[in-house]
Amino acid sequence: MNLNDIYTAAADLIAAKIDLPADEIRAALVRPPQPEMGDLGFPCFTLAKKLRAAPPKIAADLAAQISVAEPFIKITAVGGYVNFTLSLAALGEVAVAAALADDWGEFADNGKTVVIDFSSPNIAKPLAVHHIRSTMLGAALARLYAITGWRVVTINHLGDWGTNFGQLMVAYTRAKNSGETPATDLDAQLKLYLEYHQAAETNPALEGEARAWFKKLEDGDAETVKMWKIFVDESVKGLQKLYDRLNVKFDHYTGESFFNDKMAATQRRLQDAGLLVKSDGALVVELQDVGIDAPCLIQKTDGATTYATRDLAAAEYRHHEYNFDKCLYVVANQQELHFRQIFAVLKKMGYAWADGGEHVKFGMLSFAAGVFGEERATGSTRKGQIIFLDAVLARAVEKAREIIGANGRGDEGNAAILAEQVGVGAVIFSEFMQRRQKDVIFSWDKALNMQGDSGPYLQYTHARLSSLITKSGVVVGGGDAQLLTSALSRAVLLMLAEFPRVLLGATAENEPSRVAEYLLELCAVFNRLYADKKEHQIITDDAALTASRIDLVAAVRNTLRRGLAVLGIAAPEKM
RNA sequence: GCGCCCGUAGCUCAGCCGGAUAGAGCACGAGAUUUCUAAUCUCGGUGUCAGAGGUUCGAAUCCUCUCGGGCGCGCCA
Repeated sequence: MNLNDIYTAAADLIAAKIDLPADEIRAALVRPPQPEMGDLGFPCFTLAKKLRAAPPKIAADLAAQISVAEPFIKITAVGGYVNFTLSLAALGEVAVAAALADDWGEFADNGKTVVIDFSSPNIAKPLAVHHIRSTMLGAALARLYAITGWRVVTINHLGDWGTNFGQLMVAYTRAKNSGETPATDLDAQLKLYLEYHQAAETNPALEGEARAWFKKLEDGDAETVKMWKIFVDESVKGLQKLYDRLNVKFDHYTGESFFNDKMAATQRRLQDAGLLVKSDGALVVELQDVGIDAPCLIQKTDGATTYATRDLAAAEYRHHEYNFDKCLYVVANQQELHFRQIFAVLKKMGYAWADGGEHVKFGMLSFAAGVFGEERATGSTRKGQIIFLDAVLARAVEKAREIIGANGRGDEGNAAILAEQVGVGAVIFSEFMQRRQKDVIFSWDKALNMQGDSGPYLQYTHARLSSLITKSGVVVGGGDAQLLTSALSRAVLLMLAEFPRVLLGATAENEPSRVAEYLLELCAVFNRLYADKKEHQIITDDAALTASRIDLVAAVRNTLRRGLAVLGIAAPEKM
């Protein structure tokens, strides 16, 4: 039994008494604002006209007619609502038992596949703070879909093709010509990139050189391709180090270059479908008939392909290869038009599966006043307004270490590991502090926050509960939820029962921040209970009571651990 | 000009497929530790829910318009 079954049970009870479909009643059920009112409520207002009676009267009549039985122990009318109160036995089953078993009975394999394209940075530059958005959002979505029964394929669509490689080669050969043997790792690539831009400012001829290098690459010149490959491999190696710290994994690193040999066929199919139209010497697909004014550019006047062509080829490839039901693109708001165009063109090509394409867009990141000068800054790399992600992690880890030192609780051997978990956890959590569509203003205070609503707050609660369980010496699973009679325990039980619904909702909306929000609330409710030592001392002389309370603690702990895992945040046992 | 996103407490944000008195964190002030981790907990809020209309028994939530902010609208990806 889970919470959904309970909703259904309540709806069925009402459906038996009035002429309304049970699923309609079920959808109307709400949570009463006050716990004393009950756990579930059915509003009777819509029935007023039909039954020609006042809602409170309807509610009272209904409540009187329905006989109370498990899973409910009380059904009462409050104003225009019929409210249901759950039995502790039922709550114990849907909340504690499910969490202890780590199985809410709702996440069976659904036989569907979702492809998630996220992070997708350009090579030759380390990840900057703004990359945290797509990266953590995508990684959390991958875990959410996996938990809720999907087969998940994660893809890093690296920006590994373009004139920026030419720029790299210009700087590389210049360094070589002056007698150096330049390194090629990711940090070295950044240095080369910066050197190029510095040199290009006074020497515009370098731009032509860069283009020439890229042309050589496109033409397949063996030496150039070899160098390109080295830069790509080194970039991926460098990126991977950071991904590992963030608990991010990709099934495939099929970047832009991967589709070079696949675009001609795509363009041919567009041609065969009669979709290509000449416009100012370029080839486009007109989309006005489907409500998009801007045409989709397929081929430039110089005959070169565009990123739209590449994304079309990639979509075809992904569908062919993975037969997805959904294909998510975790990419910033700016690309909204682009993806609408891509999906529309795919549709015109006759692909019904194009409906599975979804742009999971998110707001822009800018910098709070004070990060770069007095004004708010957009983060122009050219103006030197860039903060690398590993620099943020480094500061967070350092701050965590200071706090661990000050608390004097960290056990010596693990202090470094703990600082890493907490520091990184704080940074990751800051990404989930708002709905993804909101623009984010980066500030060091927010990114490094370890108090109040924060990753470390959740980790701290988890650690406290873990050591409580250990300290109790009780074997988890031997309690009886019916002994958890206080209002606070009940609030915790209800929160626990919500967990699977939260995961499902977060997945349906592609909104991992829902999980973060839920975990904060779960901890807030539990910590209130925990702090009330007079009434809720966990470890007591009463063995049965202690066992029951430890079960509750373990249920919260397991739920927290699971939720943190979804977000990619470590759950330390001690801190 | 057209399109998308955002506008809720001093700040950062939840609540938005309509429901019972609009909620958190931060900041600020006061308090809690002889007993399970104080990265914690408790108490302290007179908010034009940007504004105006509309739909509804009921609107922060849905519709229309206006204002403000961000982003985008073919040869960069």
